[in-house]
Amino acid sequence: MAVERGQRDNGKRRSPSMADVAALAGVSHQTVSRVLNDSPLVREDTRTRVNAAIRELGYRRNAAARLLVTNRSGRIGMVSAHLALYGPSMIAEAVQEAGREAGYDVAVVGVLDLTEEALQRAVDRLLDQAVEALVVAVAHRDAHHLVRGLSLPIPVVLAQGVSPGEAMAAGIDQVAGARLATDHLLDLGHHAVAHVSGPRDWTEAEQRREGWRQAHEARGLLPGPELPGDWSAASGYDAGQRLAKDRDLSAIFVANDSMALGVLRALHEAARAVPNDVSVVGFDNVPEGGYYWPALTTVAQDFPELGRRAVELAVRALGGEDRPAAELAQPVMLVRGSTGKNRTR
Amino acid sequence: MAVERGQRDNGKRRSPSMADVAALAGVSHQTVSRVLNDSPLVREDTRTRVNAAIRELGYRRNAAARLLVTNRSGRIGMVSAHLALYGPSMIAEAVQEAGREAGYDVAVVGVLDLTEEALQRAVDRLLDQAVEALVVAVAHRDAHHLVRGLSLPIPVVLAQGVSPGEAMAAGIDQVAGARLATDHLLDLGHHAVAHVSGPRDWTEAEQRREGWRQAHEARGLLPGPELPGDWSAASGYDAGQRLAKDRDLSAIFVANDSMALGVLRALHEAARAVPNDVSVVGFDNVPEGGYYWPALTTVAQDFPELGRRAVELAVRALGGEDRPAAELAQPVMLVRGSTGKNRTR
DNA sequence: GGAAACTTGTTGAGCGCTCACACAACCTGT
DNA sequence: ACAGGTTGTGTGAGCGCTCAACAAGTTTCC
Repeated sequence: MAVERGQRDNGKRRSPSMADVAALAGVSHQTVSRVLNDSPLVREDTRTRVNAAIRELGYRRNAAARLLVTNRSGRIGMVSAHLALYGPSMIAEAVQEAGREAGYDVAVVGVLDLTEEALQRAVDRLLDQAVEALVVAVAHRDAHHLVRGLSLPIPVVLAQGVSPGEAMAAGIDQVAGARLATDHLLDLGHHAVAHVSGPRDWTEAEQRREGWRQAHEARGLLPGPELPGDWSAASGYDAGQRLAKDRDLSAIFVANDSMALGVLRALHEAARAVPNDVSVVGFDNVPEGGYYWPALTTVAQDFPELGRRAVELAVRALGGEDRPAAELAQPVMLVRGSTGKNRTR
Repeated sequence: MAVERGQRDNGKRRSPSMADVAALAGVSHQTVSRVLNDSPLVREDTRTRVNAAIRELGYRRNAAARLLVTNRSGRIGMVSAHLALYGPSMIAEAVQEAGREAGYDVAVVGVLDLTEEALQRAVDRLLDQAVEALVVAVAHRDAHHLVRGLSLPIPVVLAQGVSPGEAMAAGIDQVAGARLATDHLLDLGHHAVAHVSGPRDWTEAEQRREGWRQAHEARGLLPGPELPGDWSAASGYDAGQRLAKDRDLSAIFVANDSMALGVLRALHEAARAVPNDVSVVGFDNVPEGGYYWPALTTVAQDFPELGRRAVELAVRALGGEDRPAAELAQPVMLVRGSTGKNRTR
């Protein structure tokens, strides 16, 4: 009965409107609106009657009409890149969850290549969805300038590859994380740590590299060799094969867990035992890391917290605050089987 | 200049409307609308003038107003569960990409628990976004009935855990994939294959289990032991530890790659060599699988194809076709180092 | 007992767009 | 020369909602 009315009606299968509900409940459309918006200015039995009518008709408020007049969509847009990678996908999910908790819908749009126009297209799609604020989680070096240069009419929060103290930016301290990892290895007596890095044009890769460099510098040590990767296990494997040839090498800090898996594999094939001959540390703490052989020592990031801070910044900016800032979240070390004392001599 | 106008104006910072563009171009709002909708009924120089005005004002069409009258959002909704897992996340991305290619926006909403109300909430959120069709990629056993029982006013396409011949459903033939994997092992001379399965309430887990069973039955063989897992590497590890104790066991089909990693690890710890003592096959073809030790033999699914078929079904239903159907996509075997001939005697 | 409150309701305008239609200008063909 | 296209443009209604303004009905207080 209820459903049928909305669907058939007089052959027009128009879905019921507020007027229909009002008619059925014997009130005006405005009263229905008040019930829907939880206004206190409605008598209890009127409210009950209206709610009954709503249920009977299977009425659902037309969001477009509401948006048209209120101009508030309750939606936050998110631009993301490389959603197939662990970090970015975790961030996307975290922001979505944090948004929901704060009462916002989060619409995610992924960009494939990081040209200015691709970014512009993604932003356009989100603006068409009337998002009230934007969270941009793109760690590419150029993304910062590109985004800041867009001069959008809504608040924009950066959520990846940000620097300490930056306004309208939430992030996890990558430099600190990399120092944690490198210090862990140096503390174990290794004299130099090699580094398998991420792509040079990713801010986060650059920051992890910087942390690795700083850790050596702070102790007056010279960093070990650096090999570039592309986040994939395959690139880690390639790097690992080359590093395996250096018999002096006893410690490697790899910029993410996938590449670390490749390194482990290459070392294994080269009969270099981990951790006895070589210690390896990854970054990310993927769920599988504990079951690599040996279990991977790594750096864990608090993505949910990052999501919450990003959304909080957006909400604060929406509330009129001028360019609010947040502190970077701190990663933590997770020591497992792939690291041990230096035994090279 | 252009941007400033839209932002400041006369203190109201209202964004420019069609009327503003029309006034500036010296035409009626309807002509602007025609230009925007690529109507051929506009003289070339008028069109140019209007476009110039649009650019100058930084005008952007209000999607809500348009939606309000057209009642067509150009948006497809997608309900997804367990987006942290490889398969589901690949499907989500594939549907999104296929949707974009077909000219639709895809809005994804994840559900955490698979209660009827959680599903209802997710669907409600999507309906509020005025989606024209729904793609439901939830492999839970009950999801089918739940979704079919919702009686929604828009087409609903199932995209996971579907059966051959089912209408409004796209999928990858899980039974066939599991038979492929099991047959591969039986062909190598193993007399029985053990199975580490996914959760019993996941349709796909059940289907992979069924394929494994069928492969044995077709040869008149008795299947090996079955141990339940939960898709995680940890559960695979537990199962692997138990399976390692059975010295007669020479082949294991694991329902996904993550669990297979855990199995490999457990076998390794128990000094059971892979593939010499035991062969292992996974399912999914995660990018890291080639770098496990040994490289994991697995079954690969064509997710982009699945996405395309799901969207195609939705579009066909939207075009008036009554409950269109599509064939299941076929997975393919990927033989790597973790499987070899039976050498138990 | 009546003005001043509060409570509950109604009415009407208008958000920015598209659609159906009216109309004007300009071509044909007879 | 005039009916009958074709082409380009304008007019007005209305999608479903919220917001402002206002009209009753009900209570309160001196």
